[in-house]
Amino acid sequence: MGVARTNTRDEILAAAARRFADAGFKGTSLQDIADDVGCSKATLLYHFDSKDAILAALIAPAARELAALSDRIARLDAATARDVAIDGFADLVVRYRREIALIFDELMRMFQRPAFEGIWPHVERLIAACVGQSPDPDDQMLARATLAGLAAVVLNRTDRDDTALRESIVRVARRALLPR
Amino acid sequence: MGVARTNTRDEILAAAARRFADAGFKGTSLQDIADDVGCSKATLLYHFDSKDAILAALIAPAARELAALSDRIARLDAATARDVAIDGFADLVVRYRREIALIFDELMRMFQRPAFEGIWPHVERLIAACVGQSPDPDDQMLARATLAGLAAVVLNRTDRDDTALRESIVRVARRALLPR
DNA sequence: TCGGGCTCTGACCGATCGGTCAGGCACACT
DNA sequence: AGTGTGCCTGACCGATCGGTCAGAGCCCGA
Repeated sequence: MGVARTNTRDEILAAAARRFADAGFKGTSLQDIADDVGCSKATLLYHFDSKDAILAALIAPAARELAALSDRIARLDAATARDVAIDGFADLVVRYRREIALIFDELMRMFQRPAFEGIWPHVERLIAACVGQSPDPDDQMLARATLAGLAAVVLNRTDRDDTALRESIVRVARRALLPR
Repeated sequence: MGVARTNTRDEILAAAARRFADAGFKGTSLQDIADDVGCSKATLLYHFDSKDAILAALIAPAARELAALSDRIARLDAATARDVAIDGFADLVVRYRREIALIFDELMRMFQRPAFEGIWPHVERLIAACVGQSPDPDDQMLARATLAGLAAVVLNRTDRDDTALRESIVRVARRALLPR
């Protein structure tokens, strides 16, 4: 029928952003998005090559800005580059947290599976202990980020010597967490 | 037929661990595991209530130890608790990194989707800039962990004031990353 | 008025997956 | 020999999903 819909493409992206935020990428079917838009599933695939193409369009602005930041950094000396990297990182992370949430979504959903029931409180206790008794919200954020980051970093390690790896984690964690 | 298989249950868990490590939890079907064991899919569901139950059995030891660490910490004063928390965390993370990888698997797989093609090099450049030119491997680990952790932490924030959030991220990142 | 192209659609396809069920085999006990 | 029980299986089910396709309605330019 081709009803007068001026910018179906943008409506699809808006609906996809909503649905992905609610149920994640894998948890959202093309039919879900189509229902939100008020069109058929086939219409989505007329405007986009695939479900992945919708995702790509959604994160494209964030990816562009990240690339721009990366290029800017490449032309600076080490000291300046570090400052620009930190500022730019903070800026991107805050402005594009919806897009980043898309990436982390499946991770969060994993924790909600029955198999992981009841482990969150223990993790929280671990974090609280690392913060000590500081009321400073920055300390809170630092502790959460450090533990989460270290857990993620270890995955890419293929160290032969577990003891050495363990000790380096302790060193890094203490450096980040202990007051000076 | 019930062939003389003494410990099918353990064989299932071993096969599941292998498959999950290769293809992740979602990426592994019950049939995949059954093929590895050399039995039928129905046999898996005779020994375990569901696919989730297999996952639960796999992470049970890690969950138990985390709970034990959490309980131990709860009975200590703040200063000691922090030390024990860091040591215990490092120990758990190293010994159970396979189980942790299970949780992070879908996250890593997200980055391999075509939609994210080409963004890794930029992320790496960002990390490298944050490390500066230090050859210390601890600094490398710290930078990776800090950026990954901060990106994850921001997701649970619902701050009204984006500018303030941005500034606190910069403060925390600088505190963790800048040499003193 | 005619025709071509843009937009949109319902019907359909092939594949995957977790889970169920009735029944078969072998062994141990009586 | 008969019986029960633990272990295992093939066949099957219902549901989901991404993607394809032929065609229909509509607008616009010639």
